[in-house]
Formats: sequence, C-alpha cells, structure tokens
Amino acid sequence: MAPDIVSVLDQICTDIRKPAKSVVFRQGEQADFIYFLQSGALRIDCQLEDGRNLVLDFLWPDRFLGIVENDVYAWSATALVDVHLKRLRRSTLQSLAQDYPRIMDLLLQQKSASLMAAKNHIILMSCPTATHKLIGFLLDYSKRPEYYNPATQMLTLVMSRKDIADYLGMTFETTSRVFKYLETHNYIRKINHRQIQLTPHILQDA
Amino acid sequence: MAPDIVSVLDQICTDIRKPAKSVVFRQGEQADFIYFLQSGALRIDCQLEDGRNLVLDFLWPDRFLGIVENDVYAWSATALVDVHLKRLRRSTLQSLAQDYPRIMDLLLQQKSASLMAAKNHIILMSCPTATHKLIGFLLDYSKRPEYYNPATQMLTLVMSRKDIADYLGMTFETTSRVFKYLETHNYIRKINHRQIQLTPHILQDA
DNA sequence: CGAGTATTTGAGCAGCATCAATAAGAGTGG
DNA sequence: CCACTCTTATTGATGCTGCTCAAATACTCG
Repeated sequence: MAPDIVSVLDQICTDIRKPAKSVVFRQGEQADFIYFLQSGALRIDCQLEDGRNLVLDFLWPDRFLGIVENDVYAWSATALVDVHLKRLRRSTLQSLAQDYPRIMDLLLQQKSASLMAAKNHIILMSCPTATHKLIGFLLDYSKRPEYYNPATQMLTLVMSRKDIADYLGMTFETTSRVFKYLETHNYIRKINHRQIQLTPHILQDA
Repeated sequence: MAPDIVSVLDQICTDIRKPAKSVVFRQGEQADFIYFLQSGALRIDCQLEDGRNLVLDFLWPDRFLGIVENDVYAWSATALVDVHLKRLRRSTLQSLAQDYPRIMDLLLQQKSASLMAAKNHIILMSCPTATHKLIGFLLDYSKRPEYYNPATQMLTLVMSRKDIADYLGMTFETTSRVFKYLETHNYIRKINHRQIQLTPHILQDA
C-alpha cells in the first residue's frame, strides 16, 4: 500500500462513525459507496429466499467492504461494536484508478483477503462435528489482537451465539451447548456471555 | 477482456493437454505457473491436517487457476475429464502486467468469480439437510452448458459421489442415499451413475 | 427497576455418520 | 470380445449428533 494513494484516499474519503448494531448498508440497496473499515468489527450477512439468515463473514480493520460487481449490494453489513469507517463513492474510486494504478493492487489484495477468508470459512463448515467447528472458530478468533489478549488468554466475543451459529451453519442452541461442553471439559472458562478465557488445553490444538 | 491482451497471451502461453484423472498441480508445490482452463473440468481440493479431503471448487472453462499470493499452491487441481489448458509463468504475467494494465482487470475479474463461487459454496454447505444441499448442487450444475442439455434435461456428472460429498461436507454414502431418494420421489431419473435426467419437479424449485 | 432480548437447559426425535456387505461399472490383458 | 480385477456406488443396520420445541434463567438498556 503506497503512501501516495493512502494520503489521496485519506483526503477525499468521508469519515463515518456508526454505533453498535447499526446497519452500514443493506442487501439489495444501490451500491453507491465503498467502505474502508478503520476500527471496530462488522458482520456480513445475507437473507436467503427460504428465510435463513446466513453470516458470510466477520470483518476487522484494514478491510474494504462494498466492492461489488453489480449495482446493488449482495449482502448486508452490520456494526457489532461502534465502528469507524472511511467512505468513498464507487464512481470516484473508478476514475481514480486510472490515475493511480496502485489502486488496482489494493483492490486485488482485498479480494484475495476475502477469498482466503471464504476458503477458511468453508473449511470450518466442513468440520465433522459442532465441537470441531466452534474450536476452529475460537482459534481463528484468537488471532484478532483487538479482542484477544495472549497474556491473560482472555477473549472478548463481539458477536452473539446466534451470529456464531449462523456463521458455522448450526443452531444457537447447539452453539450454547458446545460452549458448555468446552467449559466442563476445561477447554475454556466462561467469565460471562461475551468474555471467555482459553486454556492451554484448547490452545495446543492450534 | 480486450482483444489486444488476449492475442498477446495466446502467443506466449504454452498449450497443455491433460487426460482425465491427471493432476495439474499439487498442494505444496512451487507455484511457478498460472493456468487458464480452455475446455474440460477440474476439481480443486485440499488435504487437511486431520486427514480430511475437502473439495473447494469445480472449475469450468474461461477460469484461471494457480493465482496464489505465496510461492506454493495452497490446493491441488485434478482433471475430471480430458482438459485443455494454457500455461504461463507467474513471473511473465507479473512483468506483462506493467505493459498491459488490463491484465489487472482480468485478474480482478477472476478473483471476483472465485469469490462468488466460494460464497455460493458456503450457502450450499449451510443448507439444513443433505437433500437440500444436493438439490442446490444439481441446480447449480445444470447451469453448465457443456454438461446439461435443457432440451432433454440430461445431465452428465463429471465427478464421483465422493467428490460431491467432499464438496458438500457429507459422506459419499449419504450422497448416494439422497440420489436414491430423489429418484424414488421423482426429482430425477438415473440412466447410470454419471447420467441423470432432471424432472420438471426439481426444476421448478430453481 | 422493569421490559425486552440473549442465553442456557431439557426432552424427544430425525437425520446423518459409521461400519459392513453387496452390486455395478470401468479398465486390462489374454 | 470375454473374463478377471479394481474401483465406485448402492444398500443395510445401528448409534450418535444436532435440530426442534419448550421453559427457565441471565443479561442489557432505557
């Protein structure tokens, strides 16, 4: 990411701040803007025709969102905590890409990051049991420096049981039961619903 | 895809033909080449540490493969039928990208296609039952003009039951049983293992 | 504090995995 | 072309996992 583009983008982007639980954009809306997540965390989900609500991804800082091929957003983005975003018109980015070829590198790099996340998601969903899925999820999550402290092994979940369930393709009851299983088998310690501590037992699986 | 690039690529690419069941590249190998699938079909799979074999995607003509970030392939590509590919050194493509900026568009477009496929894969894997998964798979598959004839509704499967199972995250026994279920409930007619006919019953679900 | 939401927990059942055996089909060499 | 082998697919029996519906509890926010 060359400094010249960053400074240019910095100047023309609009700063957007959204509180937790607010929607950044909604599936089906006119896709006028590209966003760049500065801080906080987002949930990307889509509503299927059969009524299912599917969480496609969780997004962390330094990630773009709203890069779509067609003219409407194919999924929704919701803030899980208070977020800070930079916003840019899609049309502006497109014209800018001609003067700054590095923007294409940036876009390609972001697409690659999305693709890697999707492949990892597929691997998680293919796990044979719900326990494997959740352990895999927690180990991935423990790579987020904002929400995991390796010194204390404390992990702050920014999403609900239902969000995790919709991400892993299971019900929230099962998610809750597996959390219980992990606690009784000494994989984790629960401080409260959103605060858990990982034990060496679960960490050595990584 | 501008004609100038295509003609340039055509000249410098090596033509590669591989018989069915042969491996194009293997997970972990030095990623020296980018491939462009001209005809046939490929299976992309990866071997996980726990011994599972996971099918990440099936690739059809006009798709690139081997676009990786690091220097080794993260997954393997295997020919499902006889395939025709064009091959290019990664380093050649990189230097070419400076003279032909359109190559970046091409790469971005291919990444987007991979990402869309992955999202769709996630949607399939999140289906509540194996029957839903397989019906979704067959309906997607029926969009391949090479292997589905809308006039006769005949569909030629290029992959095994195990391939389908590893793609959908289930066992091949379950795949087989669901095929049986679909046949007895008049969703499909089986001509042989690899040839099935879709009925209006299944097609109206799309 | 109180209302609404999120999470936990329970009981019963359906669906899928596992292990095992048989059948169908593909490939090979006489 | 047929017989034989090997691979792929089907089918069966059984047990476990996770879903459904339901109720109780914990937590959040105004």
